[in-house]
This record gives sequence, structure tokens and C-alpha cells, in this order.
Amino acid sequence: MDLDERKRKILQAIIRNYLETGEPVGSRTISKYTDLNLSSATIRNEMSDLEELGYILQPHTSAGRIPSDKGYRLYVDQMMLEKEEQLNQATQEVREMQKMLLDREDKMEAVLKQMAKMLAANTNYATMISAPQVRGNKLKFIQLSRVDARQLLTTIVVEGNVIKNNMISVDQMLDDETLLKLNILLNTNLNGLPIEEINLAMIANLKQQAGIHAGIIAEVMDAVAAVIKDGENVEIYTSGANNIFKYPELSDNQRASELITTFEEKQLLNELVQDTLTDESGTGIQVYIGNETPVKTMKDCSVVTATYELEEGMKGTIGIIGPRRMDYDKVISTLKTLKSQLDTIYKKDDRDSG
Amino acid sequence: MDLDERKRKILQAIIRNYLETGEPVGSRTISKYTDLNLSSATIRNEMSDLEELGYILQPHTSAGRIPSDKGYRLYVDQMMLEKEEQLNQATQEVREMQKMLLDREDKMEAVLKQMAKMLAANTNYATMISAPQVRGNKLKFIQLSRVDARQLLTTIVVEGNVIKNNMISVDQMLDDETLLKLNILLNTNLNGLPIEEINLAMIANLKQQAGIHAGIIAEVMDAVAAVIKDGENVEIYTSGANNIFKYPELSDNQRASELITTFEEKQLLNELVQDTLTDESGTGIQVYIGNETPVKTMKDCSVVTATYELEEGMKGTIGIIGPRRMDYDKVISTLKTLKSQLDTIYKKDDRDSG
DNA sequence: TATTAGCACTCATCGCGAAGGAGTGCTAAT
DNA sequence: ATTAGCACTCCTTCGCGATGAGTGCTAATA
Repeated sequence: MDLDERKRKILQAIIRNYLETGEPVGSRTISKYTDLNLSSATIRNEMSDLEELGYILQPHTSAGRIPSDKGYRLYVDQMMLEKEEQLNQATQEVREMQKMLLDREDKMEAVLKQMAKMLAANTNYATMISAPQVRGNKLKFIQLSRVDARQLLTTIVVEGNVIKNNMISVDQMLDDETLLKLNILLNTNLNGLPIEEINLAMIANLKQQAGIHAGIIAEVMDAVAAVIKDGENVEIYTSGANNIFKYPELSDNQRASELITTFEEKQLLNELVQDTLTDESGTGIQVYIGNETPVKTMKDCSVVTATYELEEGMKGTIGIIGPRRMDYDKVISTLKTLKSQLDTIYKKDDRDSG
Repeated sequence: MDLDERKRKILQAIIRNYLETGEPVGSRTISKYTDLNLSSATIRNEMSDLEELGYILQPHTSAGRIPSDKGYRLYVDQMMLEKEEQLNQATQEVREMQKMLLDREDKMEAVLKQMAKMLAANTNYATMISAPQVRGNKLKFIQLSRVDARQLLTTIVVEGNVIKNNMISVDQMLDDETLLKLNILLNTNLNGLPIEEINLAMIANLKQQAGIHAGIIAEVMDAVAAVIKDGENVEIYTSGANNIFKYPELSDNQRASELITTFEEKQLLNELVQDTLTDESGTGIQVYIGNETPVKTMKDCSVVTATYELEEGMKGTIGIIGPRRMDYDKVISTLKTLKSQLDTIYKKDDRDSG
């Protein structure tokens, strides 16, 4: 089942060539452009074997060969092993990104958006970045403030400095003392508590202590619940969806429409994020080739993802979506470098955003 | 220059037919499917006239005619006049939307997103909705809260209940009294003030009064400035970009790519919003045909926009983008109804969101 | 005078078959 | 084991005639 050296070299040559041209590769091409010094006939025999083994396939009888998913898979795995060390390639793109990360003074949202855009511009593929997922976080601070006679403002801060506001309408004006009491009640009972651990008994208890203001407590708890809910559907930023038009194999109406919808709805991309976050291989980089992807509209694409991690276990995903004949080499090394930048730089610096 | 009744009828028939089929319309078709009882020869003569006048044109010598931008323009203007009254058409879609608006309990963002989606599904065109633009608003409430030893939380509420949070890191812990003082200082000086009217002199004054905590004041003012900045780049929600693939005249690679980019970047859509908001015709509905649109990537499209207005002069834009042969009738009446729903329903109900 | 029938003409589109050519598999020679 | 040679496959391209939709013009008609 294992391939000998020569077969592997030929397969690699086929894939390399196909990545460049997007056209089926013939035996003569391989014979000419490799250092194997073999005639096209020999190559043909080997190709015949490779086809039988399922690494390549023929679009039609008298065409050259193109890599199968299995072929790509071998190629990628092999590459990942070989290139393990040469991380500090420090390409132009990465330097740019690094600069951007250091420059950041505005919100995470803006940084992620721009990062997606830059990645797309650099790779010529479609990109997505998910904001770090808030999960298992503790309440840090709750406050009720009187904005005007009829309106209270709830402010909830969760560890990791995720902030959430909510307006509550009240029937009659609350005096300062009552407001202070409620604030103390909320903070002494809830501060430091993981949101998930807030249960019905506690809520009932709070309400009882709040007396006639139980209704307000209820609304505050709704807002807290909303924080959890918000944390579930992660924000996803995309860019470069138009890049799919650069690859004829993706830009027929049917496929293009599906892909565009996927990028626009972002719903399905979430599946990709979840899948990436759960299945954690060693490197933090994953490659989905063709049908391997969890998003079925991308079955004619390849997807490379990286997970990055900020402090406090907040994880996010970066994804690059392109044709099967993606420049895996470039994409993987770019993602690796970017990932490590994010992992380290963000952890050093400790300010954060809302 | 003005068209006689017959010419107008023929032009109308040509446009109607072309809207349905997307194919050039021949004289025989018109002769058969109108109540004019004219032979195709007569129609041909009239069509020749209409072409000379610039209302229709021929893709090639022996093809039928298609409407020119000028032709569409006449058609739309005419239609807008005729249909002025029949607003209460209360179609299925509108009823659904109305229900959705009444149901709303979550944030504006979610409502607008879903509205865009629904519009796209109903019309089979691409849609966009801009969130109401915050402009000329007054500060309603400012608060500094101590979240932990090193961090202060700024909460700023603007009229219309736009809420903005910001974390401030401090070197040493502030005691309760100082915090209270700062809060009183901020609120007595700034509450009720239009954000634009805050000037350097006021800031200097505040800083002086804050004494050693001038740095904190500076950071709060930065956050206030950020509210203005936020207000400028309006959020725009889009949906149904994939619908362009339903119209062959828009879905060649070149055009599709440009349009998709426009929808993804949203930058350019902002121009459309601004244009719509400034140039205010009577009805609040605008129709851009082909090259009339301010967004050049949409030169092969028609764009219909409506402005809606919430309380306090907050205006937003709804846009529908489709091919030139758009079903203007349906789109306009849908937008008209939706607009009036938004105008009235939102004004009645007064709760709001952050 | 306006309308219409008739006709020649234009031109995009479709189908078809031949030519071209890239690439293969097989066989026989090296 | 490798390779040269050759027949074969089949996709692609191109040209060409047929088709047909639609026009403009002219002459006849009401």
C-alpha cells in the first residue's frame, strides 16, 4: 500500500503541476520537468499504478491525470511533516500582520475584519475569522444605573471583559438607596460566579430578597442569560468571497451561488468553526480536502483552518477556503505563522475590548 | 418629444414583456398580446420611432427590442404616478413583515438582519438595510464604575439609547468617594449636551476640576468621541447576494465578482445610503436605473431604495438591487408598504435597544 | 393618410462533421 | 526494467449550412 520513492515523487510532481495550471497533467510533462530521467512511457506505467491505488484520476480517457482527494491528502500530510521547522519564514505578509497586531488600539472587531481582508488579499482565496468564543466565563461585575425617571440600565461584565448592556423600563422612579441595595444584592451574590452555575434556586432567592423589586431582578437575569446566548453564536468575519471567481472550477453559477450564500449567511461557517475547535490535532492546523469538509457546500473546495487562543482559554478560528488545487504550502505556512503571532502577542499584552 | 397614447402603450407592453422573459421583444409579440389590434407592421413602424426617440434599443440588427434606461425611467415614473393610492395592497409578504415588527423583542440588529433576509427571499433580488443613523444626539448619561482594582468601566448613553462601553486601566485603586465625585463632575457638566457641542475649553475645564484624575477624564472623552465616530460608519446588513445568479445578465464572472465584492465590503453600499438620505424626493422612494446609480459596480443593475424614519430623526435606508428588468411594480409597492410600517409602528412603540 | 400584406434581407444560434491534437495503453525491442 | 513506436480515444475547435426570428421597405388597401 505504501508508495515507493519514485511513485511519491511522480505524484508530487503531478500535484505541483496541477496546482499551478489547473489542467490535467500528462506523462510527457512529468518526464520533462522532473529530475527522474524517465521516459514518458515509464511515467505512464507509474501513473497507471497511481491511478489504480486511487491517488490520481482521469477526467476522461485521453486526458492527463489530476490528483484525487486521497492524493492531495498524502501530499499535505507529507508536507506538514517536512516543513515542521521552517516556520520563521517571516514573509512579507506576516510582517504586515504583525505590525497590524502591534498597532491595534481599537476594537478586536476591527482588527479581525482587517485581518480577514489582508489574508484574502495575500492568498487570493476566501477567508473567515471567528471571534474568540466566550465560554465558561465568570461574572465580574453587575450594575444597575438610573438613566432617567423611567429607565434603568443594566451593565454586565464577564471575565475577558465582554460587556453587555440592557435597558429596563420601570413603572416608578427608584430612589438612590433602593438602587444601591439592589446593586449590592446582585454583586455579593453573583460576582465571581460562572454564568452557567446560576440556577433557579439562586434566582428565586434573589427575587425574594429584592421584595417588591423582584421584577427588576428577573429582567437582570434575562440580560445575564442573553450573555450566554450571545456567546453561543460567535461573530464570524469573512473576506474575499469574490476570489472564488478566480478559479473556473468554482465559478459556475451553481457552485458560486452556493458558496456565496455560505459566506453571506455565515450560519454554515459556524459548523466549520465548531468542527475545528473540537477536533484538535497537535499543530492546531487542519486541512479539509474536498468532501472532508463539514460544510457540504464546500465539497469542491479545500479548507485550511487554524485555531488561535487568547488568554483565558478564548479560542477562535481562522479559515482559508479555496479550490482543491490550493497552494497548500503557502497557505499552511502563512496560517502557522499568523497563529503563533496571535497566540503569543495577544497573551503578552493584556488590555481588551468590548 | 412627448409620446402619444399609442406609443406609450406599446412601450409599456415591450417593457412588461421584457421584464417577464428577459428576451428581446418582437413586433409580432406586441401585436398579438395587446388590445391595440394593430398588425406587426404597424408596431414595427412605431417601434422604429421609439428607438429613434431613445426609449428602446436593438441588441443586434435582426433582434427584437429591449428597453433603454430612458425607457425604464419613463415606465417607472409613470407607474409611480398611477399607483400613488393603491398602497393598502397588504400582500402576503407585508403581512409577514408586520408580524415580525410587532413580535420584536430582541435587538434592532436581529430585526434588520431578518428583514433583509425576508425581503430577499420574497423578491428574489439582493437587499440591504442600513441601521438608522445616529446624528446630532445628546448625551443622556455617563458613568464610571470600578470593575476591579485596576479597571474602570465607562458607560455612555446617548439619546435614542445608544450605549457604549469602554474599559480604562488605572494605576492605583480609586476609592468610592473619588469615583462619586468624578461621576457627578461628568454628569453635571455633560448631561443633555449634544455631543458635537463638546469643545476643547469644556474638556480643559473638566480636567482642571478633576485634578490628578485628569487622565481619566481624557480617556472618558475619548470614549465619547468614539460614539460620534461609531455613528458615522453605519452598520449595513445585506442578504440575498446569491440572487444575482438568477439573472444571466448579471452572472458572468466579471459582473458577479464585482457585485459580490460590493456586497461583502459594504463600503460602497454606504455611498448608496448617503445618496438616498440626502436626495429626498417626496415619496421617500427612489429608483436608480442602470447608470443612474451612485455605485458604479451596479451600472448593470437597477436599485430601488426607501428611507425610513424612526423617532428622533433617526433615518435608515432599505435597498433592493436587481437586474434592470426588475419587477419595479412589486418592488416599489413592497418597499412603500414596508416603509410606512416602519415609519408608523416604530414611532408608536418607544422601547429601544443598544 | 394610416394601415397592412408581402418580401427580401440580416444575423444570432444550432447541429454536424472534419481536422487537430493531447494523451493513453499496449506491444515489441533494447 | 525501460523505452520507442503506434494505434486508438476523445475532447476541442472550426467552418459551414440550415433555421428561424425579426427587421425595414415597398406597394397595395381601406
